[in-house]
This record gives sequence, structure tokens and C-alpha cells, in this order.
Amino acid sequence: MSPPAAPKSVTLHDVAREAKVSLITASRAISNPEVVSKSTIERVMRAVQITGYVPNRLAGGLKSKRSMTVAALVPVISVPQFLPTVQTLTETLDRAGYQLILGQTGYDRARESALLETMISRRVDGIVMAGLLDPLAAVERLRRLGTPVVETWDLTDRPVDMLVGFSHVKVGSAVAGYFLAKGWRRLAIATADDHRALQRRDGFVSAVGREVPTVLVKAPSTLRLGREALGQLLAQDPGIEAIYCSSDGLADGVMIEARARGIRIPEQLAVCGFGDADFAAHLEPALSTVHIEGAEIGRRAAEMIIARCRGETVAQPIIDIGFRIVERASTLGAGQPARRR
Amino acid sequence: MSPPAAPKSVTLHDVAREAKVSLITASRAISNPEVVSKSTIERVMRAVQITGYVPNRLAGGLKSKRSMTVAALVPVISVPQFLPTVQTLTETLDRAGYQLILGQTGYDRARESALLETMISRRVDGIVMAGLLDPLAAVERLRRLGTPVVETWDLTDRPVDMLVGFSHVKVGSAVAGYFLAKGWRRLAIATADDHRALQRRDGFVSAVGREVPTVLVKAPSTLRLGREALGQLLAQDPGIEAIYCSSDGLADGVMIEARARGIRIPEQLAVCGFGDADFAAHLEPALSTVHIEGAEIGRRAAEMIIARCRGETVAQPIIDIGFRIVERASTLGAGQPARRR
DNA sequence: CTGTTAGCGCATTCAC
DNA sequence: GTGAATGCGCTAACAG
Repeated sequence: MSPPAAPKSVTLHDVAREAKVSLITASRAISNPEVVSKSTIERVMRAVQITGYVPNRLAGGLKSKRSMTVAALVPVISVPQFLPTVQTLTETLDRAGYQLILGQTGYDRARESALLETMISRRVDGIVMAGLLDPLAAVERLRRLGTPVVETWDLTDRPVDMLVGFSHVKVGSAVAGYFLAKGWRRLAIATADDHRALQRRDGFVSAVGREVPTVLVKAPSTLRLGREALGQLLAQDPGIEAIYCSSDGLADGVMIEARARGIRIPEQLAVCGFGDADFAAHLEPALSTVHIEGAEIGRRAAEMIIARCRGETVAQPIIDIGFRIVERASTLGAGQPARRR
Repeated sequence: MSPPAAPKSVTLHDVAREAKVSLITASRAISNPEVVSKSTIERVMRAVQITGYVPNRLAGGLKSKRSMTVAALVPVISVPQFLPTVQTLTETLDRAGYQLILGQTGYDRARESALLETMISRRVDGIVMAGLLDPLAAVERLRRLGTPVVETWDLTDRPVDMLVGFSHVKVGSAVAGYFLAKGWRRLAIATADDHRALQRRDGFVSAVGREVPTVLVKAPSTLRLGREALGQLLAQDPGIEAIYCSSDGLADGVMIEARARGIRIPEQLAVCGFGDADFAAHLEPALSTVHIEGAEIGRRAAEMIIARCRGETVAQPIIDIGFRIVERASTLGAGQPARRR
């Protein structure tokens, strides 16, 4: 008996029957048309239209061992720095037929590990990490499965697999060097407490050669935390000449608080951020900062994964994408001007 | 022959053999332990440890018809307004065992349609849209598959399925009403050109009762566009008393440009944003804006999807989450003060 | 509580 | 160019 026909999901079977071809021919007409005659393709395509068929990628993936999905693990999606990376990552993958599965680790190693396990269970064809992978995580399993992994936004000699990032220590030293070259000696730091921000601080401090007044805020950093941080830094040293902030949002807060206190930037206080957010160039004064090609990181990471999924060898598995200090008005104070106090 | 054992993927088979139980018992011990004796569970769990087994959710999904994935479609991920929604959406879903697949429509109907098709082919268990679904899209197919859909950040009487949002027209009217109640008559608008922002403008204009000077910027709106917009608005009417901006970023730009031009806020010009971004309260002056519970939208949307996947009926399929105007310093100018010029 | 029997929807062998 | 068989890894039905 076959009553009105239950609203069952239409499968390749139905298409094949409608087109009067075998299952496999229908399959090929859809996913590998070069091997099928033109007239057959047309018949199959019409059958697809009529039946309203939508392929089931889960079933295909089971057999072909390729899920056509890639995992992206970020601390939290609202960290503005990673947004351009996630955006181009999604776009580039999409163009190659891959979809991105998002995971938020919440700066928590245990969650990172659990998420990794989840992603493995989904048989993602690749994993892109914002930051480095916890060495204690399911790295061994990933190796055995041969899942391509790209660590990003950081640098190490021994990545789990591939990497596209830059040295945070060098960023810190570079900013410190830049400040020192300007003749500023009374320096300070406002930084988030995440791993990468702390590396930048370490680089900064070691370039300066001594500890400097520091305020640590909980990641992710915000404008509000920047405003608070300036107060705390001035309490530590009222004569600060230049502040390095671990994000542009933080720096924005510092500048707003400075203005509220009647401190002129850059004449009395220089400020440098990190990330070159879209707003940085348009603040008043324009914010000096460290520019990272976040979109490029996402693009490269996607390309690496795609190449490896194709079985190609990735010629350069470690890419140092570098950075550059963008000098704007907030640090334009000349060599040794009359500073505040 | 069995040489060193090829690095093949370990399956439930291997676990069952190691634990000396049947396949299905191993399966149950892992995914439905309440039905299995304690000692068996232990044996299976040890076997899992030994073999390093990770379940293949693709295979499970094929049989159970539940992929445990949910699609989130946003215009572009970097639109700050949607970030809290995406964040809680991901978190809430994750807690229930679902992962989120991200798609970016790029404000493009064709891409939206294609993405929808892709998500259907992945047999996602639910779809969350930022905004309303294009009625021309694969809505019929979604209905037939019974895939739960939640449209968000907007309001309509006839959603495709479920909805959690608010009326943008009402937001616009409310802001206009607020301005008018303050006694301001020379109003202006700086707005992005996306559907929702334009609805807010329509609400604003119809509450005012006549056209007002307007600058349209390409979505997504940014601080830079806000700076430019103020110049253009002042060219249209140098005597503007209050400006409504379609995002807080835009409003930030307007305020910065105003200060650069020596225009005092709110004494000479009132500014109101939209979205209540994390920085809005901490600008100088603090930015008045329209607060939306973005995180709550994500939570509700996730709960709706999860409930429907459990076969529960969602009591309230249309939720108007409302909004509220947050009055801060940027609109604190009193009734009819001496305005600019 | 546990096991046996059947597939889920498709793509990879092989043949023709 | 096309087709038939086989099984990817797992779980929903039933039995026992």
C-alpha cells in the first residue's frame, strides 16, 4: 500500500528513478558531471528539479571520509581582533565548498580540549586555532587521523602542524624600541591577561630592560577597562610619558580617560594600541597601533587546509606574517619635548 | 597478515571487540548509559581509553537523522551588533551538544539562498537567521524537511517559522519621539543602507511627520563613515540639533567629528546611537543609544531550536524582545536651551 | 539488560 | 559512458 506518500526525505534513489538511470549515474551527474553524457546530465537535472532533491552531505561524507567542514576555535567570537580572520576564513573555505564550524574555548584549556574532541567526532577536515594548541590536548589523535591543523596569531618553532602568525614578543620589543627611540623613558603598560598579550608585555619589558608600571585586565579587554587602567597607572607613576595597550579598544579607553582628566595626547602622554581596528585611524587623535594582516591570516589558513585536503604538500608550513607599527597622531610627540609635570 | 597495523581509524567495532561485548552494547554504553549495567559500562569505557576511540557523529547522524548541528546565517560576522547573539547562541547550543555552522550572506539574497541550500544539504537540525528570511528562498524545502527556523533581530506577523526580535519601525519612532519631547525640531539621520536600519529610519521619519536631512552609508557602518556623515549632514542643514545614528560606531564617529569641529555635545548637538555596544557607556560624553538584549536573543533562539528538536511544541513562537532607549550624556541637553548658531 | 538484524544515503571499487 | 554490488560507522527496531 502506498497512501498519499509520507513526506519522506527525497533521496538520490528518487532522482534516479525519475530520470530512469541507475543510482550511481545520478550521483555522478551531480557531483562529477564530466564523466557523464550531456543528455543524461540534463535528464538527471530535470529529475532533481521535479523531486526537489537536496543531496545529503552527511551520507556522502561517511563514505568518502571527507565532511567538507573545518573547525575554527576562538577564545570568544566577540574578540574584535579575530573577526577579520574568521571572516576571510569563512569566505575562502566557502568558495572551496567547505563550511566552518565555530567553537568558543572561553580562554579555558578544558573547554578547548573538549571542543577538539567534539570536532574530531564530527570528522572535520581541518582545524584552525586562534592561538596555539594546548600541547596536552588531543594532539596525538589529530596526528593519527591526519587532520590538518593550522595554528594562527602566534609563532612557535614546533607547531602541531602548520602555522600562520607572528611573534608577539617581537611586537612588544618593537613598540618598546619605538618608544625609547622617541626619547620616552617613563613607560607603562595596560594589557589583557591572555597568553598572547602577556607575551607582548614580556617582549616590551625585556626591551626596556626593567619592569614598568603595569595594569593587568581580564581578557577580553574593553574601552571601559582602558579608562580604569589609566587611573591605576597614573597612581603608580604620575609622570608616565607613553603607554602601550594590548588592544585598540583598551587604548581608546585610555585616550578618553586622559582627555577627561585634561591630559593632552600626544603632547603630555603618548598612546599606542594593538590590532589596528577599523576605528583606530579615525579617533581623535588618530591612534598609533600595531597592524596585523588579520584577513590575510584567515585566507592563508584556509588555503593551507584546502591544499592539504587535496593531498598537496604545503611548501611553507610555517608562515610568519609579521606586523608593522603604524605611527599616527597619538604618538607624534617629538624627541624630547617638554612633557607633563 | 597483519603487519604493524595500519593507522586506520578506530571504530566502535574495535571498542566492542576489546570490551568483549556486542556492537550495540558498546554504542549504548557510550551514548545511553542508563540502559546498561555498571560493570559493562566500565569495561566499555576502558576499551575506549585503550583504543583511543572517538565516535563518528556523521555516521550516527545518518542513521538517527539528527546531525546535531545548527546553522547561523549572518550578513557578515564582523557586524558588532550580532556578536553577543552569536556568542550566546553558540554557548547555549554547545551545552546541549549542538555545534554551530557559520554562514555569511554578505547582504546578498543570492548568497543567502545558496547558503540555505548548503545548510539543508548538511541536514542541520535548525537554522537561525540574523534578520528575516528571503521569502523567495528555499522556504518550501525547509517546511517539508521540518527544519526549525528562527528569524531574529526583526519582527513580522508571518515568520517562516519562529521568531525572536523587535520592531525596528518602533525603534525609529521611539527615538524620534524622544527627540521631539526634548524640544528638538531640527533633526537628522545617519544610517546604514541595510533593511533593518532603513526600517528604523522609516519609523523615525513617519514619527517626525516629514523628511529630515539624511545620510545613507553602505552597511556595515563604521566610525569613519560617521565622521564623514556629520560633515554631509551639516552641509544639508547647519542648524541640526539632534542626530539619530543607525549604530553606535556611526554615532561615535559623529561625536568625534563634532569635537574636531568644535561642536559641543550635547549642548550644541545631541547624538543617539543604536545597539548599546560595550563602549557606548564609556565614551566622553557617554552615548545615548537604543539597548537591545542581543545575548538574550541568541539564548532564546537556541532554546527554541533545541525544544523543537526534542519534539516539544514551542508555546510562544513569536517573541518580541523589545528595546529601550538608554539616556546618557550625549542627549542630556534640556528642553529648549540655547542651541548652536 | 543484552544481542541480532537491518538499514540510514551515498560513493567507491569493480565490471560491462 | 554506464551499471551492480558492497560497505562507510553507527543506531533504531525488535527479539531474547
